[in-house]
Amino acid sequence: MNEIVIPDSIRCELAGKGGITAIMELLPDNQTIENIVSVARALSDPVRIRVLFALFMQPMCVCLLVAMTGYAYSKMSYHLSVLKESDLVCSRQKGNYLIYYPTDLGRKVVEEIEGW
Amino acid sequence: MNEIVIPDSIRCELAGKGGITAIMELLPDNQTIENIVSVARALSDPVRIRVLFALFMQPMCVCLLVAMTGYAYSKMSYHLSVLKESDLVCSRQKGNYLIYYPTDLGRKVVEEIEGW
DNA sequence: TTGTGGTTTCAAAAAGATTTGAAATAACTT
DNA sequence: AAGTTATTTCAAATCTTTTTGAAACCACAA
Repeated sequence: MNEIVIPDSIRCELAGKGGITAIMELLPDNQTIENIVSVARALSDPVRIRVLFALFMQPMCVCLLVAMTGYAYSKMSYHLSVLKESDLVCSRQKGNYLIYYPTDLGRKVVEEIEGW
Repeated sequence: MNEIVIPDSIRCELAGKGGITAIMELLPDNQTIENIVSVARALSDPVRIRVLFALFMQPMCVCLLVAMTGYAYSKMSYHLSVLKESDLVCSRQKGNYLIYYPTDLGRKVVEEIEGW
């Protein structure tokens, strides 16, 4: 792989870093990449961003989220499941209600993405 | 909106924070949400995560990225355009080559998502 | 100016995500 | 047990993103 033609400046810099092989070895492993992608996917919808920020401020049952946003229950439930599968939120039962709240990761992520 | 039935604990906590209206007013505005979503979408594909991390370690021309990953040029080009549109990478021309490298935002994001 | 190599653009096909409303669950109340 | 309320699940329809290969574009060299 080192015999391809590229600009000298890059060939130099690359050599100083151990070549393309060294770069490839330093890339995150597949499991790490899948985790990042799963969280990023969960964040890539405005509905879910709003829900995540709202839960960050205040744990809520689904009916409150539904009242707040005007979305159908099934829609809200779908988006909550996406957030849950990527470990950004979790839920506890309170009588008849399911109360959703952010995980530690969810809180960390909310604080980070505010600065994007 | 305050006459819906929710668990007492939540009604209390919520009242202490100014009610649902106060929460809604503290949500990020639409522009901020669109920015977050755009960056998150760019991060929500394993190809682009690998490319972003590689460029973080070393600016590269497209041909090097293609050699490194084994993807077709058109595919790489598509993914680079997604990263570029969300302002995570940019490029400069070097003779015949286009050299891609992360923006400030791109570098910041790489450092953050390593911890996800 | 013609050719060559690096890169992007395009359109069609394939794959994946979201929305919808209806039906199913699950926990409580009577 | 039967009814009520909160929530999830399901399947179909719709919408968006990704992949593919071919063609176009652009900078440089002969």
